[in-house]
Amino acid sequence: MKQRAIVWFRRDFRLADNPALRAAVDGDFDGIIPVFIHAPDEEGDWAPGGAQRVWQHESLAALADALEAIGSRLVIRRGPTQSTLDDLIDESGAGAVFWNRLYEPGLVRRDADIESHLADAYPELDVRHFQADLLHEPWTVETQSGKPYKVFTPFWKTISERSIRQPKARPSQLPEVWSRIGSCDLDDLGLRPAKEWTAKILERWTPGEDGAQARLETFLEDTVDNYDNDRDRPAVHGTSYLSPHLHWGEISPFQVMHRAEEWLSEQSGGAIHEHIQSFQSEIGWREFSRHVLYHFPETPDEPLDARFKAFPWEAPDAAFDDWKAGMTGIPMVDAGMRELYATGYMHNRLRMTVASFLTKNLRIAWQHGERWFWDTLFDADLGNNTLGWQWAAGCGADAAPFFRIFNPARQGERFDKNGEYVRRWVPELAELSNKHLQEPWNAPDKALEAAGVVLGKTYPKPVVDLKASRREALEAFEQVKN
DNA sequence: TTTTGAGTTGTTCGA
DNA sequence: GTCGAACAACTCAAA
Repeated sequence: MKQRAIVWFRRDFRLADNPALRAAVDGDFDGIIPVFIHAPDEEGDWAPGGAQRVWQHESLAALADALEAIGSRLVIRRGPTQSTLDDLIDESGAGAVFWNRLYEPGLVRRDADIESHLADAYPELDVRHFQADLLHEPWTVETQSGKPYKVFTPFWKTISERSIRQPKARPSQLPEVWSRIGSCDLDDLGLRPAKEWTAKILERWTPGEDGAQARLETFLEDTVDNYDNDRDRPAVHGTSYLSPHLHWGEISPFQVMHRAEEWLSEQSGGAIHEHIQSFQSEIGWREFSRHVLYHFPETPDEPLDARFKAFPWEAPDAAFDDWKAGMTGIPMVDAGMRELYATGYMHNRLRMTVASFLTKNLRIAWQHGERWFWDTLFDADLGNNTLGWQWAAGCGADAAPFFRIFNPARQGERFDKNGEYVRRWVPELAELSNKHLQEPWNAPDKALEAAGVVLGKTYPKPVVDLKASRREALEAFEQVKN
């Protein structure tokens, strides 16, 4: 007798290149039940933050639409996951449960518990899970001495030499879901707060599988040919903007890598090859972040370099609030922080700049910044966020040497030459000339007056002296060096 | 086991 | 204005 299969969607909100779904389709079941189970508390301290949830809502809605378009239906339930799966199995008489693997420490534990529970409770059940979110799973990559990699370059070199599978076909039709299998309403999950900024945030983005595919095509057609240069310029749309799509699994790294290769093979000319390679290595960083997180599961909370546990951090104070609000009086920092709060996104160049400023100039522990990013970024991702903050603080894998302290004004001069980005997000300085825009505290009174700027009134004075705080950070690092 | 080369993204200073 | 060196050693990964 044919049986039904449950496909448990978790963070793989796509129909194409979805191995769990593909296995159900190929398995000749007479029913396939796609289900999403809402159980954020099972992710512990690192349940999706506010901005992530907005995206999650939209992405689930897109997935539900896509399933309906091919004859199926997304079943939405509330957790706990274990009992919910039990209920679904009992209600449907399912003989199989399939899902795609994830690699965050909390989810690895949770999924292992579920798997062993299902094996105990339903000995006949066909339980399978698949590789879908990573090109190379963390336990398949190790150094010659059998240890996890801590340096990106050799890690990427090793996995780049391996082949990756072809993306799996998108099902063109799915069996109808038995009407007796009930679902709750997506709106009842409370993922999308009824706030004005939700709509504003979503202006620039199209969550969902179709949006992800379109984004990749736009990037390849319009942007990648100057990726190496433009990706560092925050005023320019020089990056792929794929991060939230990848985070929610609306597109897989297999699809991205193959499409990039395919696109490259259609081009002529030499330089484009370099740009594509740079782009692909960013996918490599995504792999690396999960590799490090999997092998060092404490790193969202603890520095990988244990010496930094003794670092003399300052307690988060009023300056921390200024940082969050984009009111530090340092134009580049404020521009980045305001972009983040207004749009749920921040250009990578600014992520580094504001992280360096928080950890080195304000000397506030990276965990505080990490938590703020977690709640405000659309694309907040435990692996990337952890790696990024520890890198900036100098305590993580492949971390910047501690003396590499960004000067936000220099960053502005280098990467926002015309001040376009700063003027966009810090309009109260818009009338200042480029010469003074990045360091208004050094501008002559005359220039400030002409631009209508009154420091301390229309725009804050700097919360910290860049030069002195840089020196103090270097001294503080001396203390933990050995 | 020992050695060797190298390590995402910077800034400042002085010639 | 441009350029190279100094900034500090340490750890990683492979030979």
